[in-house]
Amino acid sequence: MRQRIAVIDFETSGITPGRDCRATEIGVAMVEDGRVVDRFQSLMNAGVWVPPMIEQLTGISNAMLKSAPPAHRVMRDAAAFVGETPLAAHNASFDRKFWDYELARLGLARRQDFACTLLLSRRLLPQAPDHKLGTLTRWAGLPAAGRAHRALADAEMAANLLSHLEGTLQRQFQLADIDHALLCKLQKVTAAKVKPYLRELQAKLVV
DNA sequence: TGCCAGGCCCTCTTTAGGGCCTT
Repeated sequence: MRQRIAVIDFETSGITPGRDCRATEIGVAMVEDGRVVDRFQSLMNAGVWVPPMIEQLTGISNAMLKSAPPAHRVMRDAAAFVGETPLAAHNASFDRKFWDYELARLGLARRQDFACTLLLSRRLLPQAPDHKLGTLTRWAGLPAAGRAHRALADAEMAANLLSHLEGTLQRQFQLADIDHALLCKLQKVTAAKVKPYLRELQAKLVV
């Protein structure tokens, strides 16, 4: 895919954004032509407490966040880095709500859609043992990008997965011009109907 | 008072329930 896509990943202090639950780290992997061509990463201090279970999961401690730059400054920089670039994430419904919440605190609003590598892999890689980002990375033989559950490493793994999914579409359905809009359309087609949909699309392009 | 996600997918479904996935 020649088009640039910004693949983002948040580490957070919990599941639902709000007063007590905020982003603690953001990673952005800018992918183009199947390669990561640019990166953004920063811890951010939003003044929230990270529970021990999440400290252990991510390796991001409360002590690390004390010296991190403030969340509003990091998010402003991240928003400038992404600009109008189309977005993607693994389980995008999760990252989208934190992206929207953190931007809203700055008086900013998202204008582009999110493609979701979880929804796409459920449709295009049904034979995978499960659809966790780490499992898919190992199963597809994609490069490990660093410590799992850190924002940039996970963003790069999701970027690699996105390129792998694109390759699957090209090989199995001879679709050459895959863009972000097609991915967003594809993830809305139900899993059961995605293959007939792609064959129909392929036939239209061949004729 | 106490508790607190939510969207997607599958099936022993659709007047529902449980598992997956993210931190």
